[in-house]
Amino acid sequence: MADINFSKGSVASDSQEAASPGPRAGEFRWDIIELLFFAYRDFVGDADNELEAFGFGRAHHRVMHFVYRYPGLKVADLLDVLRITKQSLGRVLKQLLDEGYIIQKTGNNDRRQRLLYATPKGEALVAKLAGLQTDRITRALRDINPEGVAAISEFLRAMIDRDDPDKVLEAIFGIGSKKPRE
Amino acid sequence: MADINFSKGSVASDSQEAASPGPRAGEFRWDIIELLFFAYRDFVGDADNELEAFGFGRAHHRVMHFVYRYPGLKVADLLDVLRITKQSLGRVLKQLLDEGYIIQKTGNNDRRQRLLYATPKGEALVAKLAGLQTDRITRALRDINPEGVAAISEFLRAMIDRDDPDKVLEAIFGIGSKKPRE
DNA sequence: AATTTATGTCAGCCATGTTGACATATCTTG
DNA sequence: CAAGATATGTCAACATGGCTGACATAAATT
Repeated sequence: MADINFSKGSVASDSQEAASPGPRAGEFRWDIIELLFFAYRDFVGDADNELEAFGFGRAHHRVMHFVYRYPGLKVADLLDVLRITKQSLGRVLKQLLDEGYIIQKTGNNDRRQRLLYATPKGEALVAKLAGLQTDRITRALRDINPEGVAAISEFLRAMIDRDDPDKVLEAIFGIGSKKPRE
Repeated sequence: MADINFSKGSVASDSQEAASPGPRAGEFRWDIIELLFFAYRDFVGDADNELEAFGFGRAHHRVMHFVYRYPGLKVADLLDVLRITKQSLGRVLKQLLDEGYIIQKTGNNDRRQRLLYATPKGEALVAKLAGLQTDRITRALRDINPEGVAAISEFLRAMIDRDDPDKVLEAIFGIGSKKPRE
């Protein structure tokens, strides 16, 4: 039979309860925690498979995606969004530039800036990957009514940290505030 | 001003439309795609911060989580769930065993098997991390009604590949089928 | 003119994934 | 029982994509 024991109803995590500042016994959202794990795993898996054919990895996808979606994004913005170091970004960005998926344009106001744009080649890649992911999402939403879809969107938004949002998040959340320095 | 150009309504990805087998112009779920990215980033970020204090990484968390949740999980099951190689698993599993977060018991029926169990120390770690993530989830669900929560759960389930589910997914989806060989 | 900012780059380290080869113990089967 | 299959562990090498630290350049700001 199953050698998995599911009887974890009343969690036995009383052992070191002293160091447990948050939740009381038993009310963990194991369901959502695990669903998020598997859903995200398969969601990004769609793109991962395709990317192999291009010799790219997830890092390239993330860069391409946001450059395509927010044309003219500055390098600094991209660093905020991806939350990686410029050295890490530099590595993949260089490849995408060299291979003609992205082009840089010098900023008009500030000529130190390198504004990033997807080339047609880059757009095609993003569209292909977004197509796969959209297919999965569309399938998953098929039997869910508009109120349900709204709840899903609301939930995902509420899962995101709102303190110190980057430019892309400001766009997504439509934050008009956030001192427009520059 | 904003140097992000949002005018991506009518996507200009017509360039290499020949190689676009999937979706027609314009109907990508950019909203959900990006919300999933940011939501998951911040969701796992909770755990990542805590893990540093233990000298562990995400890989350790994933192993601990599933071992705790499904006591007596076999190594082979874990490999199915995590979809990594046994060498990768071996590295983190060895540390967790050495440091007393997990113990192994020899299988009763099959003495080749190593059944995995979280020790109290391991349970405490999992509980701490799950507490953080549960807090975030609870916050995000706060203003959503039961129908909405059901839709969210349904959506996440539908995002997961159902072909060839591993033991944990069988548990989650309550699949009674799947020939119980062994 | 001096300083700060935006970007790029070199060098090396770490975590975590991969493949391939092989060892051991144990179960299953002819 | 002997042979083969299975479950696990381990060694070695390599790839990806994070990281830190140091430093260079050009352009903006003060």
